[in-house]
Amino acid sequence: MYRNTTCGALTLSDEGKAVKLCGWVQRSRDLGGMTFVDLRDRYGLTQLVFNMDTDAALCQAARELGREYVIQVSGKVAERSNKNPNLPTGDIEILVSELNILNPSLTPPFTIEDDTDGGEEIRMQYRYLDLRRNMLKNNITLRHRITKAVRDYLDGQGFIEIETPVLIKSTPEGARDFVVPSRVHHGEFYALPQSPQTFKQLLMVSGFDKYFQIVKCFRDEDLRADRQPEFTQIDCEMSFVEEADVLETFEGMTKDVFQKIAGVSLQDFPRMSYEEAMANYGSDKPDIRFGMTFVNITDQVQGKGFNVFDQAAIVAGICAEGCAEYSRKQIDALTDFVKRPQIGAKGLVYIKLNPDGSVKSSIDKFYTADELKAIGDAFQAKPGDLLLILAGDKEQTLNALSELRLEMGNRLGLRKPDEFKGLWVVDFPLFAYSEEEGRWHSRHHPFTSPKKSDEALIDTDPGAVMANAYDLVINGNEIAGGSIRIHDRQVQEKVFSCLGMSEQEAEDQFGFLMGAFEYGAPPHGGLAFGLDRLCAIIGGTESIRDFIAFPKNNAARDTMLDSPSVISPEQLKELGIKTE
RNA sequence: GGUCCGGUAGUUCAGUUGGUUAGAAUGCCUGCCUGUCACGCAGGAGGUCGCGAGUUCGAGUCUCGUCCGGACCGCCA
Repeated sequence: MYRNTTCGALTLSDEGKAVKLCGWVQRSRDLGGMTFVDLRDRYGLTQLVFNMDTDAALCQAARELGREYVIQVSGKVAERSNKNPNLPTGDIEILVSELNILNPSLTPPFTIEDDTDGGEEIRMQYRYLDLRRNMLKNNITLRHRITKAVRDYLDGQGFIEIETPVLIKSTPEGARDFVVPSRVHHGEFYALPQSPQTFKQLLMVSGFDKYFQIVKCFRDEDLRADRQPEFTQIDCEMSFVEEADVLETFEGMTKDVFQKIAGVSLQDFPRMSYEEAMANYGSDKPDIRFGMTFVNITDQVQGKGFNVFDQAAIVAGICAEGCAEYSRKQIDALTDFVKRPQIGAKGLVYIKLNPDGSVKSSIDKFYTADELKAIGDAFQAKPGDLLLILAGDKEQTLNALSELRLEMGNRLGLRKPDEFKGLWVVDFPLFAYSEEEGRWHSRHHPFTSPKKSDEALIDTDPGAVMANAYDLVINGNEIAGGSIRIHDRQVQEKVFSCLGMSEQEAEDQFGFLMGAFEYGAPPHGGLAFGLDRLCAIIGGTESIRDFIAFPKNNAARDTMLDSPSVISPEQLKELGIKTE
């Protein structure tokens, strides 16, 4: 037996017990006559004591232990004369009688401490060492608890988890596929699933009316802090449901997980149309922890001789409460912020409503004080408030204003990390037009059903068709998205046709699905959660990499494995990719 | 495909206007130390300044290229 307890378990009530412990040497303190060693495992830290008077040879052996040595000790639990209140096991220590080095360790390239001295790069390269640190250990444990809570909840609701294939077929719609060459069929390729979408719909046709799967998905697109080429979805589908049924089920699941894992009671999630979200927040995933909603003042300000406003498709702004005191420097910083190439606004107009009732703005030349105050009234602003106004092309201006709103939310501390607000964004348009490709795209995916009343518009006015689609947004992050699906062959054909697919292409790509619709497909719908993002939100971090044991870097590389890598000419030949 | 930031000791960083032998902290090694818990004290070792060109009497510092890492835009049905 290697051990009979762990480094997090022992307290004063165990005093006198003979114990065997295993773990890693966190640190040792050699005081000459005696040596202390902090022993670490997954469960905590326990202090070991060695004394020259008791056993000189053993104490000498303890002195020679290096950081991260794996050791086994036998000894007796004793009360400390000097207790450490910062440690759960701080009241006791182990009087060691036997020390066994199970495996020595090289000096690690960075310290295995909460406040490590290692940077991102070196820690990624030695991810197995970084995972020993409390932060990552706790994050990975949190992820386990979240998936456990999800499985328990869905199981309790009658869902069953079903695995679907990983080697599937490439399709032109959507993100780029990762492909896998076939050895048996030279020149042919499998694709890794971007999601199990079509399989879960087929499972509905099969009668598994409540399905879920915690499943890896793959998209060969560029990465971000919140995007990995392989990521995990909580993929869910239900039969005989309408939109409201799906929202209710998964709002329940989300609340349950937050309650169990974080002890947070979420309020009911409001439902906001896509149109409303765009008009008031300039985003389809607004952070509703704070207000500062947009006010459109286009009609009010045009025709007064200010060219920037007169020529703009939209003039809109936000009201930053109590910010009239902002200095020139602070306003300049905000102007620089919106003028960054990624945001691309041409400039920023401000109106200060001073506490004494006077008004100061960057457009004093064009507007009288009364006109400026009237603009303030449109914002329902009070003396002491600051109005920040952008003008220009509609889409870009709303987007820039959205970024500015979030920036002001950050600056004013309105995006509180311990506050969580869920929101359903609903009534998305079914299609979006791509100028670049000159064709319509599915905004969600091509299996999303149109609103019943809009079906006829698919042929005549695709842009006006509304979808039975919905996103779950928490604190400005898209956490889940889904839709009520098409279960009728004719409707599905119309959608494919609108997307520019010929009948033949549609049949080749998705004939299996449309065929299944003809054998009694039930009405169905569902959604998929981004598990990595959900973990990051509950864990209170921006980067999902902190919740993935072995993530890829932002160039899609694994720096520890050094993958992707070249493969041998023999392998290539066998796969029929290179013949010489 | 694009924009921005970074690369100097094992690690995290500093390095002035281009100018003598490139510094600090921490880690590591050695010695001393019997109640430490970021132990303390004394000493020591440790550098291809990412790589390659160029400018210059002289480059860690300036220019160009390149590689690597990070953030973002495009992209992500």
